[in-house]
Amino acid sequence: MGAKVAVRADLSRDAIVDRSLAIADAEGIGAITIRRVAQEFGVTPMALYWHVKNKDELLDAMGDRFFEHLDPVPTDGDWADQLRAAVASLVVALRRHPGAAHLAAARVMHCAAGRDLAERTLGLLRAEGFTVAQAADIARNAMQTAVMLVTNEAGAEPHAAAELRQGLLETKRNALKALPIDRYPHLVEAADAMTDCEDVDGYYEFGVDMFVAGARATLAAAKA
Amino acid sequence: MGAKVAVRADLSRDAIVDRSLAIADAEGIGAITIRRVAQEFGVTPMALYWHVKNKDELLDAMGDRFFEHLDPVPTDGDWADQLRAAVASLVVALRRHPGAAHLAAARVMHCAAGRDLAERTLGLLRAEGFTVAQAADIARNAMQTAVMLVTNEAGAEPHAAAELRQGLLETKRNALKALPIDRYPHLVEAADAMTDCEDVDGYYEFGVDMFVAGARATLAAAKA
DNA sequence: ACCTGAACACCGTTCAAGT
DNA sequence: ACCTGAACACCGTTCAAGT
Repeated sequence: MGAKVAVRADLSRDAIVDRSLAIADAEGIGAITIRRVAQEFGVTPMALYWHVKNKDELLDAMGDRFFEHLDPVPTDGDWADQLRAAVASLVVALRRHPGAAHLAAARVMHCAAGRDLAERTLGLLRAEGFTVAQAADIARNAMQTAVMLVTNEAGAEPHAAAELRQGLLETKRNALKALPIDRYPHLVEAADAMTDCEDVDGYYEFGVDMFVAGARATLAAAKA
Repeated sequence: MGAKVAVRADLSRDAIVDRSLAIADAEGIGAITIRRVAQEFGVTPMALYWHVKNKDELLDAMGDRFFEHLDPVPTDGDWADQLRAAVASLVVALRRHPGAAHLAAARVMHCAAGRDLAERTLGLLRAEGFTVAQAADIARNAMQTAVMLVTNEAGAEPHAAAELRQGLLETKRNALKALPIDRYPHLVEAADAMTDCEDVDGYYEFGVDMFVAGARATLAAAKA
């Protein structure tokens, strides 16, 4: 049914990036291939080279997309609230394309929205008394933590196709459950929780909160 | 000089994995190729298939290596100290092969040392009152945080060759320094800190401490 | 038991050529 | 301006064959 060789849609840089993001979400980043993307447009592989310089540039462009739809981060609340809001907005953006989320980290500083967010976050932290090195570490870790939370949402292999992921997780869960319970009581107990989070929003809230709590506690310790 | 086609060393599974780890560290994981590794042994690509099932299995075997040299984690101190020790020992192990560190995450549960560490960590957290879901989240994040700290040590592109990395970082730093200072004062200020941490041990200590502080503060908040 | 030769179906990319 | 055909140097992998 669904035409494998798609109806020849209009080819453009944006369309190519969109399609690539969709492929990455459905089948993992490993499925992104110049030839494969071209095929989806019913076009010859070399046609893509008119719109993107090469595959690396395509991957970069995919990473850039996340920062074009970055929600404005509210500026109210104390510094910790704002740090939380910053990470949370990154998480929201990255969750749009979990299969390509890791591409974002390399592109933050190349995107105006990314730079603005980084600048504000650094300002927040510096004003609170963190050293330059600490502020830089926290800002970079904030980005990486957001990526990590999204790509790792259910312990799924991030490069696998969406259809296979369910099966892989089940295998993983069963392996944990089959562990000798006298030696691994807690792993057996946590088998479900490690391979499937039934409260997705809670998972993200917990992850973001823990990151912010870490920053806050670190600051408090430094001041003491 | 240094023979590109190496003196034909004894081919074995262990030797193949060792070589591959060395290549990954020097040139990034992208340089790992069945044909390339074979070439280093002065052997035909198909020779490798006698020792490893395929490339995926080779990558898995590389990930397994980290858990074969995992320092025993001390059991003294309170739960937070032990959590810190667990993450720190992961960091030490991963730093041995930064170019392949990200392969470890998928292999924890397949290695006895990894399972033991996870089991103990879960036990630690459960005894303290964390829910199963929270303990599972923290344990998984602990692993991912260790990987993140190592692969992200200096903001370097993790897939680039070691020789190019220096240059890439300099380019990045210069780009930050060249930013309009009225709009991005903190990014300009932090340009050096974002692209080069001169105190490496401090970087890791800070990262691990912040993670543990986050867990501790989260627990305190839950109990309040 | 361990390795090779030849072959296959894939990649990314270039370049001249078409419209 | 935008796309194609043909070609090149790479991949991973299989399989029959060698020693």
